[in-house]
Amino acid sequence: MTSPAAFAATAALMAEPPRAAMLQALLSGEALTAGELARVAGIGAPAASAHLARLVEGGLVAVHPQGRHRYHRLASEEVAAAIETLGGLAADVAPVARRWPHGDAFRAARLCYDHLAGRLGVALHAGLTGRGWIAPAPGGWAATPAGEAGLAALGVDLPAARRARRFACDCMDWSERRAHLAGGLGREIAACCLRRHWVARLPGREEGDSLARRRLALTPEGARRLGEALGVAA
Amino acid sequence: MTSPAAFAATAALMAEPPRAAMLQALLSGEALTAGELARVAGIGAPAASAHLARLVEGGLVAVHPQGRHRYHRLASEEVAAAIETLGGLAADVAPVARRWPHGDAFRAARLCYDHLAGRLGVALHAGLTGRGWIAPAPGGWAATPAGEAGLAALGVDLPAARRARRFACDCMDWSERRAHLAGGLGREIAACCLRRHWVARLPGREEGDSLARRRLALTPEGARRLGEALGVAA
DNA sequence: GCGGTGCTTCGGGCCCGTGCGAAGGACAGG
DNA sequence: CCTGTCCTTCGCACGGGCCCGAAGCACCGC
Repeated sequence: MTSPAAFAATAALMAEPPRAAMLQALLSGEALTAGELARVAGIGAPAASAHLARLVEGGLVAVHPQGRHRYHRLASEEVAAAIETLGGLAADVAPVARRWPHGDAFRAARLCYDHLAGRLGVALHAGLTGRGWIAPAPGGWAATPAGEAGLAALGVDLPAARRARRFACDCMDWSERRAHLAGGLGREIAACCLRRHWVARLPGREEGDSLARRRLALTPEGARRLGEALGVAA
Repeated sequence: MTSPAAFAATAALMAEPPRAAMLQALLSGEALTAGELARVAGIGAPAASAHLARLVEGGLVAVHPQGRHRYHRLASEEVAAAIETLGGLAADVAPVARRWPHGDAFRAARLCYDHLAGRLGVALHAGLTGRGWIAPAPGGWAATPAGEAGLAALGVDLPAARRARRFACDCMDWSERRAHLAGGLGREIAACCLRRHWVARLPGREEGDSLARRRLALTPEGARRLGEALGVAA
């Protein structure tokens, strides 16, 4: 926990509609250019540049210059978790009319930064813990021998997962009020599911819809494989 | 999830140091008067009144007038969870010098609004799920028959837990990066532990220390009982 | 090289929100 | 009642933050 001043400073970074729109767009896990983010936020390039500078300065966003583009991503999964949680709270307290129309499709399966969320993400978490594939460890979770074997058989890149700053930890799922899996393992499981077409990105309603790119759907093949391995129901 | 505008509006409620200090103080679960909160925030009564009005209007704080005092509490456990998560993020990104000096004692056991958090809260969550006392259910967790028996034997008031808006759901523990238990059950377990002196409130370093009242310690008796029943280690 | 594009920095105007002091209700106790 | 306390509303001034237009860099492709 921090001093009220530091807490307020971090909250202030999310407290302006343009910055909020940018952060929500970055929750898709994609790296977006300053120009794209300016368009998402509905402001001019100078204003967007200033906002992004503050987000980077505040440690919420990381920037990767590439030629004449500057790609921006969320700085960490902690940032993504905080945005998700705050978004869920805002959905609770906000008048109904101001809610996003994504509702149910969004609750079923979506990306949360770089890992799976929604009912699918929660079911995966329950399957991994219920079958003893992961076990409590300081600072999060560790893979058990059974888990290493099972995950490798699914095609999950465990060495890559281990290279992450954190192997596996929880992340609050705002729509289910339950934890789903984040960390290196969460990222590699999501990557594996996308690579093997067990989940597919849903085509988003275009333009200004900063959340559309996060929507996912479980494919029949994915339902079969994940159901067999981890008891995940469609 | 919500529109960027609603998201930003909620974040803005936390984005001023006085309001942040008030919210952090309310995270102890206590109901505080407007005057006490003004002192915590270090501002005058008029300013505090205006801030509290906005927090109430925004749905983050609930007010209970009693005589000439007005008692304020956090409006819900979702609010507490969002504050905790954001506080953890701020601790990550803030320069070390600005961190609160609570450190380790705070990580071992503390209150999060009305339920147990820290290593103790996470261990309880692991024990409840690991022994099959709670099982996944839509929107959170439900008690299994074994769990009902075990919890009743410990002295947890299950009927009271059921009367809550949500029986049991996860809440992110920022220090452990794992879920602990919130909802009616989380509240009643904490109440039971305090009532039976299995955990004790630690005397806080006084004054201006809005977090001190949240610190807890597991008593020897508590370590024995919770260890036997749920495998919670001291 | 030279234009075109992407992004940033500078300058200036504007609005919102904050803070205090003073005054005005509401409540408890003598 | 009338006093003291708690809290709120009002009025006003200050300051920080946001936004845009114009200009200045940096980089790619021809």
